[in-house]
Amino acid sequence: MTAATQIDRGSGVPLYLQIKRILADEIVAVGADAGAMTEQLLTERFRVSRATVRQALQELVKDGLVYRERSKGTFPVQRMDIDRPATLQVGGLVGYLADLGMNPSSEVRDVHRAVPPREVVDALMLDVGETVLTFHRRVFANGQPLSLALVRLRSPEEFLPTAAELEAAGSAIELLEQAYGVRVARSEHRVWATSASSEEAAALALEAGAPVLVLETVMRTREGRPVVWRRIADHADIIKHTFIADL
Amino acid sequence: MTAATQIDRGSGVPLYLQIKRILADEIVAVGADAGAMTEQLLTERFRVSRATVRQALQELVKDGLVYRERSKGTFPVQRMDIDRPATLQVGGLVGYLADLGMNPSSEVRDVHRAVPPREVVDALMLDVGETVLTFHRRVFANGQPLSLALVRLRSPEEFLPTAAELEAAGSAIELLEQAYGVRVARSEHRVWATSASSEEAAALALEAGAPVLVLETVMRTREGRPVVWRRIADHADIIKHTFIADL
DNA sequence: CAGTGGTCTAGACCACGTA
DNA sequence: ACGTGGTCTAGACCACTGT
Repeated sequence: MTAATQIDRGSGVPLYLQIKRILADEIVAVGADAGAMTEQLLTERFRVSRATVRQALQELVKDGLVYRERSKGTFPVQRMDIDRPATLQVGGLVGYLADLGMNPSSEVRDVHRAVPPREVVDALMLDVGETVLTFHRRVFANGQPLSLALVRLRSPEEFLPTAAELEAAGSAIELLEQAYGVRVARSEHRVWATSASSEEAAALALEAGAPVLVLETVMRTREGRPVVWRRIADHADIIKHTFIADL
Repeated sequence: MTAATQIDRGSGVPLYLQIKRILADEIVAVGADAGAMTEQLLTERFRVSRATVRQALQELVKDGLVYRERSKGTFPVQRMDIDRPATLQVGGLVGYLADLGMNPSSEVRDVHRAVPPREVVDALMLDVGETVLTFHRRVFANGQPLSLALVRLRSPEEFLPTAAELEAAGSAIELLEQAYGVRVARSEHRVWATSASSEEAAALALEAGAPVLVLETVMRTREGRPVVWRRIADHADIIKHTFIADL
């Protein structure tokens, strides 16, 4: 299968997306065709208006594939990593470990609905007495426990999946999205190191006081409504989280 | 001083930025004026073309202040945190601690140029034998050491500031930007917990084996060229890093 | 049906960097 | 002087949502 090099005006796909796709393919395949990306050339090549070309280029800038310089031109970004690593995928740990051939498994426990502690009530802006879906999840690789998560999920009172359903879904957010159409658009993470509590130590097969990484996350819909509070304790040295920040 | 409510066509400031500013102020001040943000109304209010209004709204979406829904409208994002916290500012730790009244100070040592280890050579895509500016920085709050950073900065061979200059600048990247116009546009972070090495323990006044947070960062220009490799070891429990991810 | 945002066109003037 | 991207205008048609 070969990549398209022309746009199809009857396909229903927006022209700027087709152009973006074509240019993105050319950038990753051919590499730096510096100077071949001017708005002038692209309007002639694709026979579209300049605004459409600009919209396509703007998308490429947003995706970090090109940068633009006034009076100079549009140039591909030089990168060593062609396909980006695990950019903190939500609930993607199991799949990530599977890619590494580490034979991962997941264990969900203590699924119930409850009124959470004050800290979580504030973070999720819950009403008084409102319950959230609560459960623990442990992730194992090659039989060794790596990660212990405590999840608090704002959801309708009747939302109470079984542990088996949660394990199968790989991510409680996926279940919630399928059931109610709730989509996470933004997440805020706080991360620090600490000593394992006795509970965490037991769950991760560590000695009490051993180093663990704690990652506390609040996920929000695009409306800004917080829907998930999550606290993860990770085995030191083994689990590493990756973030990418555009400034 | 009151916020502007009209645009000034002679100010030289792009109209869409003026509109963005006005709308952003109104959103944070008044809050949810849902339904007052349609493109139709805004074109009439500011007497600009629809494309200009769209550009302003697009900026607000990018900044996470509003979201747009086809056939429905443009709505402000609900948020509890009006002004965002320290979103992992580069080198912003000292200023952040100062805001908290923690009497921070910074100590820079071992400033020299050297060929770094293989790992850093790869990350910064250095030429064979190319040297980088190398130094350690410790940050203290109320006299207590909180953070130990090892910085490797790709720079011209003649770039060799003094420790005093680096301390005054608060950030080596600022110095590099002032000297050579190099700007960081993107950074990749990997974070994990580990046990303090003897060197780290000594620098942070911890016992060997105590938990520390390690944050390894590569910063790049918008061209994609990596310019800084940095490894930070942070005192557990005290230092917390915040990341925000838009999906 | 009217109103919304999404897409697209064909122009225009400008500031800025390079030659 | 010329080409670049940045900004702006005044139209157009569309898909979709709600009434």
